[in-house]
Amino acid sequence: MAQNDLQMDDGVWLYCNNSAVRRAARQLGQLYDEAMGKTGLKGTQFSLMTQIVRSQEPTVKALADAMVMDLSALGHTLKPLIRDGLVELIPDPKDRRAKRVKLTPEGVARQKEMLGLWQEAQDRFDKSFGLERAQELRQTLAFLSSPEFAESFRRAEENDA
Amino acid sequence: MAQNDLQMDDGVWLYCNNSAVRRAARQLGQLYDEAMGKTGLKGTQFSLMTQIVRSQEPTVKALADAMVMDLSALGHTLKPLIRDGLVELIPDPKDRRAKRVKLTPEGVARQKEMLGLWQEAQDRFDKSFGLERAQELRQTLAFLSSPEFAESFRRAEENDA
DNA sequence: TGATTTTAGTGGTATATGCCACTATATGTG
DNA sequence: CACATATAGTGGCATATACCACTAAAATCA
Repeated sequence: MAQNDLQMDDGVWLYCNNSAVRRAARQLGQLYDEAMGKTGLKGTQFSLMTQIVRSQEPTVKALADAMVMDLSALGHTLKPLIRDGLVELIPDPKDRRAKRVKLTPEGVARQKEMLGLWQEAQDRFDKSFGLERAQELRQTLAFLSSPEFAESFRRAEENDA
Repeated sequence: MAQNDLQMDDGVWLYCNNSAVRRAARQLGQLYDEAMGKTGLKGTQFSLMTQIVRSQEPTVKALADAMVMDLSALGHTLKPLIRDGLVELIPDPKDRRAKRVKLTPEGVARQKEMLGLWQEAQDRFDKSFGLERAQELRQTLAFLSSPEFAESFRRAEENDA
């Protein structure tokens, strides 16, 4: 019976993995943005800047791969940050097609400033959700984000019956 | 040591729950959109239309709540579907502020058409990820999407130390 | 080396999504 | 009933994100 109810009691259709992830993403987005609030930057921007810091001056392409994001989507997403002087693109001398993404000093400062706020949000998440469960969840989500999973999904036979 | 590595081996920063969910959402979005491809509609639109079908002519507000989506965001998201004649808004006679969301006959047809494609994607997901794991995951994500979790997150004390 | 193919970015266009300001309508209060 | 407040939607603006077409530059191959 449990597998049959495509409709849940509260009337929300919970059966689609894609939809479920997006709903959760919307909620977390609001929660984390709230936590970042005063800084004028969004949670997504913090994550992006943090990934930039951790990668050693990645190319736009490498950064897009790390973020599991479309190359051109990343380009668009970077624009506001570049406009506001937090990020800069530096042509790679070895490969003149490529550009390296880097935080400006201002960007570094802002990222550090946000780190504390992020940590608070993270702590509240762990407290509400459970630390171990959170670690497990992130691992699961990382798997869903991996090229291996995408590969596996695309290869999967549709031989239902 | 495990708690200390904010940077993973492959250089992707995996510590942020928010970022992890979004990465997964991007990947699943691509996978499900791919599956919907030929229909000209996105996975998000399918999910939205399906939720509309399952709710009994919900108001825009009720639908927004079900989708864990901002009211105005939902309004924007509905526009292309209304423009293309798949969805219509019908003023509620009892409460003249409210509007009821409904699929047009064309919308119903398209939703049914997509249902098969969605099921294939769903099956491939289950096969790649594991059926039980998938059910568990959806439950977890539903919890993260719940007002209870949001409440709990917002209330959580930031007394780290 | 010259032609072909692949890779990196950019710009256009479209959907997804949020916040804020504003309008209309309903609700509650004195 | 008149006024204050709360609720439902809309429209503007901004970011998030994708696909496609196009340019430039590197890599491959004949």
